[in-house]
Amino acid sequence: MYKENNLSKNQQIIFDLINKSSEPLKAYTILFNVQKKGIKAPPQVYRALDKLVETGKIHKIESKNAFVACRNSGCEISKATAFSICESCEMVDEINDAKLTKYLTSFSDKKGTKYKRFNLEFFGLCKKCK
Amino acid sequence: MYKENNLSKNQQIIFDLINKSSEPLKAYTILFNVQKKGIKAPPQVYRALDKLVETGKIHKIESKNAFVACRNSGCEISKATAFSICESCEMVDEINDAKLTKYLTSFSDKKGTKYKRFNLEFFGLCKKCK
DNA sequence: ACATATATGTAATAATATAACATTTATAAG
DNA sequence: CTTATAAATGTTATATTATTACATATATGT
Repeated sequence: MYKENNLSKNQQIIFDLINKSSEPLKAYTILFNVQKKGIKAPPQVYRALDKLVETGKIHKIESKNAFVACRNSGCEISKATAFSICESCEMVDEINDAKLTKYLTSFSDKKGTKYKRFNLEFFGLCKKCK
Repeated sequence: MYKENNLSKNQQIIFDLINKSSEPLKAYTILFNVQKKGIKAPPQVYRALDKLVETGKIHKIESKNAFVACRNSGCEISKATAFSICESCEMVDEINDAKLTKYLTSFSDKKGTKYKRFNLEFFGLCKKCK
């Protein structure tokens, strides 16, 4: 018998919180929100976040030090991520565009090197803020 | 009369250090290295870094919280940045590829939104580490 | 039921970044 | 030149983000 749900207790609690959120959550915001569930210290949060990132359930928005749930069913272990970030309301949307992914994974630099893994962050105004 | 060199004293000291470095420098590494020049406290470093980023003289590598000098003479005020980052030796190279920039600045998401500003970080192995 | 890997709990601390406020220096306009 | 204004600096304190280290517990495979 094998597990259907491969998330541990803390991982599940933290994933649920991020997954319900409409905006990226920061580690200490997460901590404050899960203390009632018994997760009391930063390492517990960071370990769960690390694992969730590693398995592609969530992504880190590097420019904001914040985390969003993966909205792209295709990237179980995600190496190729793209996001649009509103400079006004801070909203973040994951971009799932096969052509873009293909273009970037097949991109080759001046030395002829190709890259399987990338992170792309677009900045602009979302529809609401325009 | 107008200034040839538009950098202030602290900005110049910090830019010179970053510009000479073969690898990305972190804010506190910079701080330790400029203390002998009279820059003693974090805010002095962060303010200079902010200004240098704003004017495109340096870029922040978001995934590393570190800074590199701009190697792209074209981006005085840089909004469209791309880097290759070696996962082994941590080396970072700025990518200056007109076609890539054009592709990304003309990219339009599912809602039809285009983005003038972006930051792209590629991860892989550099030639030395392969 | 044993070995091993994975996850948890906890305290302390390291690393990264900003707030607030006083002062000084540069720049532009009268 | 001198006055107003913006930009930069110096300094102390503190906020925010992240990791180390170590003890314990739970899950997984043989």
